[in-house]
Amino acid sequence: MEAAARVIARRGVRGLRVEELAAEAGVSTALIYYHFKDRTGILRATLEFISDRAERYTTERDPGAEPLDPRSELEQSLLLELQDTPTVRENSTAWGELRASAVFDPDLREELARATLIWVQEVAELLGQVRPMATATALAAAAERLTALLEGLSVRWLSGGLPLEHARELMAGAVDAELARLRG
Amino acid sequence: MEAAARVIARRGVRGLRVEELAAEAGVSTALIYYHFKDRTGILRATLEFISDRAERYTTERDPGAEPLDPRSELEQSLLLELQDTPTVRENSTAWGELRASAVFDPDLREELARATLIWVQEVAELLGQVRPMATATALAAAAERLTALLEGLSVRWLSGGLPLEHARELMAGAVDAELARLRG
DNA sequence: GTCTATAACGGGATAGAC
DNA sequence: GTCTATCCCGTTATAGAC
Repeated sequence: MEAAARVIARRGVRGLRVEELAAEAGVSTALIYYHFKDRTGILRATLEFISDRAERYTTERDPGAEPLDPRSELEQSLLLELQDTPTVRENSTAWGELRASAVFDPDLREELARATLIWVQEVAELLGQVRPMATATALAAAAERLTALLEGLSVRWLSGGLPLEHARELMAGAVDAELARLRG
Repeated sequence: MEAAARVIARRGVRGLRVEELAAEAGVSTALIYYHFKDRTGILRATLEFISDRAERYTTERDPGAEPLDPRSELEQSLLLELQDTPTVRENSTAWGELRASAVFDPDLREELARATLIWVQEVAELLGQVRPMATATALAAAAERLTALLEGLSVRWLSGGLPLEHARELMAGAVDAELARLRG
């Protein structure tokens, strides 16, 4: 699965060659088919893998650090996805690709919806800790907007049209705007 | 170009078969290559085409209607892209595909950046008509967020994870939030 | 479970006539 | 400018041995 994430991040879902994946993983193509049945099977499994991995690195705080206030934790959690480190870039690229592929491949939609829901709920949860008085509906809407915006900014960054630092500023600004809106 | 937009919207950039495009346009594959050189040439031209077409349908108001106030015009212009009509769906799908492809195909980036800039400036302009006192920087940032959010919502809609009506509500809510923020 | 080898096919691109 | 015909390569997927 790590090899799959790497190859998709490097070539895209469109450019994924089972042979290249096999080489990256150090096995034969036949073995890939043995385990995943077909190309779509690979994609589905990869989607699950990166979704789990993203959840881990946005949730886990390293044990030495002092705990953050809710507001910073929210901002951190979103800005973590806009970083130029191998893992994050890999995850963002692959996520964007799988999202885009789902437009034409219904087989990916269920898994994608599941992963998206988890993410939105996690963000709504964090928003609720900053604005305890807000209604669940308002929190959910804000979370949907923030995560959708993050996806939008992410593709722009990865497609070379938006410098990372600027993307981060825009994201932080949106958090401001949404929190102000939730204050009433 | 109309045929290209249709085929990309139906199959995606990855699913675009030159033969299918030729059939859709009612010509031979050789003729496509004669005019566009290669596959990438087709994509570049299509990107320009849908960007022009989108600009037309978001800008032109039909002559019979009375003029809208700035606020409604802004909202309209953004919500026009979240509609389930053949042309809009075609444009949104193709736009998303080309954006996603640009992550791995540098040949598309220049054209994409150009088209994005025009769009962002148009939205910033509309925002400026609602909030004449806002700085150019603040208007630009809000426009970038709103357009990036629209792209994000659009893919979620097209990939089946977000009902159109809900996407429209979220978009309208973001316009609210940004305008409130620009008020100070 | 894992490999080598290969079948089978799709589709990008071009030659050359008109 | 436009066509028909075709080359040829890359890719998915499987057969069958170990």
